Amino acid sequence: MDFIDSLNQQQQKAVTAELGQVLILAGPGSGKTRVLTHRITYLVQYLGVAPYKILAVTFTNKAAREMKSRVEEMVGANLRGIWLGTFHSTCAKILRREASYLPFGSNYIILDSDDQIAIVKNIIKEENINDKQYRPYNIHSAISNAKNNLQKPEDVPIQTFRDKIIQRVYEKYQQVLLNNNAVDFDDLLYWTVRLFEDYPSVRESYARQFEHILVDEFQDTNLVQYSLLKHLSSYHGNLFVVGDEDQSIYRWRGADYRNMLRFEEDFPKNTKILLEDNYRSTQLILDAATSVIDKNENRTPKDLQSTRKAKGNKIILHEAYDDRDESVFIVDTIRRLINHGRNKGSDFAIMYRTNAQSRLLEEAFLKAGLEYRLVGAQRFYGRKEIKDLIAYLRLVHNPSDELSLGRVINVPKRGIGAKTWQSISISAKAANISVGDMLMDLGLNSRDSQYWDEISSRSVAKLAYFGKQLVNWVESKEDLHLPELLSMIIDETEYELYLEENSSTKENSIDRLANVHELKRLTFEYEELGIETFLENMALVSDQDTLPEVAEAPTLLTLHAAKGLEYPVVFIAGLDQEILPHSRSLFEPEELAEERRLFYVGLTRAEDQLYLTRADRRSGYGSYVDCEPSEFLKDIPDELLEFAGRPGTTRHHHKTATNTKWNSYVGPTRGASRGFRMSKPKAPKPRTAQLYQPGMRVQHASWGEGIVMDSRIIGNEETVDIAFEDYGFKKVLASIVKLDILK
DNA sequence: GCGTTACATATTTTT
DNA sequence: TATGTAACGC
Repeated sequence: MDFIDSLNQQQQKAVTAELGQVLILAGPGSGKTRVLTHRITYLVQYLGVAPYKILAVTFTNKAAREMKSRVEEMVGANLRGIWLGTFHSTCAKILRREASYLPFGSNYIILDSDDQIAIVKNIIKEENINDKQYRPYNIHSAISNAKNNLQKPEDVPIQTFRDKIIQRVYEKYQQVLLNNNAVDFDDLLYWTVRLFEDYPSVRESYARQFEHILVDEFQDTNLVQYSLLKHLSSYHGNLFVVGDEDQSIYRWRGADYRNMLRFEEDFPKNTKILLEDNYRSTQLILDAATSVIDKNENRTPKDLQSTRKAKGNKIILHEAYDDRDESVFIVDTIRRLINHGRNKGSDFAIMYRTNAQSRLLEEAFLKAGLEYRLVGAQRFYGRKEIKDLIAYLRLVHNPSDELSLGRVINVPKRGIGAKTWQSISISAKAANISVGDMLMDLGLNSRDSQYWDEISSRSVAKLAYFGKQLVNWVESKEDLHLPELLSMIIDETEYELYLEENSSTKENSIDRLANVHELKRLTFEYEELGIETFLENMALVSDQDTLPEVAEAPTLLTLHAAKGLEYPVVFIAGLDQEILPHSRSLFEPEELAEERRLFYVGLTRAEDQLYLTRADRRSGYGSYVDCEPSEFLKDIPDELLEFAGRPGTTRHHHKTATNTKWNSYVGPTRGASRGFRMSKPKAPKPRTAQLYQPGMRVQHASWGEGIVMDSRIIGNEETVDIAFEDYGFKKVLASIVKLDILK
């Protein structure tokens, strides 16, 4: 078994552990992904297990893809048939197959969180519930909690009036979803468990199939996921889970790290293996991380040992006047290190608690003329234009999808307003058909339609026109590939024109057009897979999943998104009370503990160098708010820290009297003399003449017309990003590709 | 049905 | 700041 030679003893023990229940407690950087991939390889290659008998669950789709390709590399064969994905995608697959047992069809749609909240909001309105007192967001999360605890509406324990409201809304909410052949994220898991519990024979068939089940990030499973695993492993009982209670950061989503304890109780014969060797960070970083996490209770203390020889550089702490300065400091430092040739752009990551913090950082990067890549933030799939177009595709895929129809029936504006919508909804209900079907009947038969006169609205003709379009798309979908279908819809609705006319600024409109082009480009990847797979992936694939690994550029991301990643140099920004820990976590010890874990996750992402930054004041809603240092900073021993001061100023004295350690940083420090310059960011490098500007229309001999999305000089070459109308996105060098600029 | 306006309000993380 | 929404007038 030479493929495990490169592993340490504990890792080898994990990979070759006996069948049955195995729990791997894996500290950060201890190579748990390697253990998982090697374990699968071990199963396939040495135990001869057929791939389709293996189910491996990861936290993101990206992790699943990577794992698959790594194992395939090791095995030297294709792993056709292996079930490798997230809990959600695995369940989605099962539900599509077994839809005949369920109260929805196999072509169900998956709602995103905006849709979910919107539905709750509607119900609250319809039911005349006070939306100030019962905020849609909160009610929704209560419903989500209920589902994560496997409660039906009638199972919701009623203690307060609020519970009653929740129950009522939950019930209605579920009706709306089922009426629309829709499920939400929680439903994917919830219905799968229901399926297994209500139909033992179905459970049996899956349990028999999955001889081996492996789970990554086990500490972030919730109750539904846990019972899912129990059901799925109920026949063979081979359950191999990997996790670290200290890295559990999804409590708010129902995750419960105590599943790790539960696992040991439920499977007393389990094998437990601890991985403590850390291959990632310097010992100094690990010491700091340990002293932070040790403050949490109810955990197994761990002794993280670095395999690296050098103890490592101290953690550099910087306090800025305000959040703008903080960003400038970070970008300046990065630029300095790159200029020194010490690091390349992709060595850096900047992590923060909330997405909103990325804005000032982005500005600082732009000013400095440095590239960066941003994970998440304004989600691509959450953008209005993307959601509109996906709603069109959903509608064509299933004309009875009323939620999607409602979304697009008047986008772009076609004179069908709320009144008309109400009117056709009522008629459809009376006729016992879906609104989409009625619409199409109007489209097909015009005045001869039996429904024509029924609809008491002046806009029947408009409805009929749209119905006709819909009929046409539905008929065409058989003959067209997905990209063609999408283009057809965009053309016939004049969607791009609508975007141009309805965007606040020119830039904004270019941005949104670029999104549309990006969506078009994406559909090309689904020419073969088809519309169904496309729609499912649109709902379940996260932004991290699709983030191109391009560019030698620093990465900006939230601490949550950083889980599982590592970088040579890590900045954690916003180490202020009410930011990290977040203000909403301060009253609940469990939540505060989770904030601490979040910080711990961030700290342990760093390989060589850590920077922590904070600011005395931050811009809130329009005005500045004073900030105090994060309480977590106190827990890092002085000797591991070095203070990067503000040249030319006296340090601000914090009023936090209890924070004695903190005050010990006051005064001149070595950090300050190390040449940190707080200079104003220089203007972007003067550029050699740039031929192309964003927004220009260009023509290429074979690719046809396109619009310039971006253009920049790299080295001496002008690189141009162009979205071609029919060929999607292309990156070209201006000097090589011949382009004509159209007026 | 739609555009304009004033006014309130403030979601942390993401499958 | 920035975003949504209720109300109004055309």
